[in-house]
Amino acid sequence: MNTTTMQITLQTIAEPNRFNIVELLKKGPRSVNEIVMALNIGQPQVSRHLRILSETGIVRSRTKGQMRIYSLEAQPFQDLDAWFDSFSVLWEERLDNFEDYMIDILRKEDK
Amino acid sequence: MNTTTMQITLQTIAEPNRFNIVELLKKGPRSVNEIVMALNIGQPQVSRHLRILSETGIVRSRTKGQMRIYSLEAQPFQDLDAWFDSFSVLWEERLDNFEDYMIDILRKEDK
DNA sequence: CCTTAATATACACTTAAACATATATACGTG
DNA sequence: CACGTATATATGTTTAAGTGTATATTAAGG
Repeated sequence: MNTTTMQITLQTIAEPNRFNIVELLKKGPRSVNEIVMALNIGQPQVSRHLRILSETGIVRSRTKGQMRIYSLEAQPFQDLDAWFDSFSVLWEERLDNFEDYMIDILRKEDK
Repeated sequence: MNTTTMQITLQTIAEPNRFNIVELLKKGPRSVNEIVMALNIGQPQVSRHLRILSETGIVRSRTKGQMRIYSLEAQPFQDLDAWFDSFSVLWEERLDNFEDYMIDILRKEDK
């Protein structure tokens, strides 16, 4: 759950096509061909994106005959889920952060 | 909460320096100079990243004299938090997705 | 084995985006 | 209004990453 790993995960799934692959795989495992047909890019591109997703541990693949079935791994999403949870202070806190900041600035100016 | 907007938010905060800015601002509002000193990049770069963060609605700025104080907006993070919550099926579900998929495949082969 | 289907890799090309540097703007203060 | 501080913008350059096309690999079936 270190931030470097999370940052890499973030960068990886931020790419539009990989984002779409992730959204598709959320519904369940899919073969490469199924992914190709769902997206609007070529097969080599899909394979390449799957490799990147695989190398960062976001997906895994299992072999079923001549097909490879890709599915999402839980861990990276669990980490990101936890990270985004930590931002809940933004909408849960009553007091205005900006005011806090101003008070702090003024205090420093005083001395 | 449409996925296109979220995708843009994702892409925006995935960039390493902007990721760092976001992590810093999570602690509270900061002036541009404070951000420059916290990060290891030049002032023009910080201003540029802040502009991008601003244009995508991730931060807002308020003017305090000659300084501009940047702070995080809640909405984009709320959206992403909700999105990542939706992945909890990955670690909450008992049954193995792969097995499901296989059963489905076999069913199709039957007919 | 030979062929086909499914998937992966190699490579040249293009482009988006970050960076460094220089310069502009805006505001406060004497 | 002149000067310093804080921040923003403009521009040329570099580089990372996606794309398209061609080709390689792997497995199944006759």
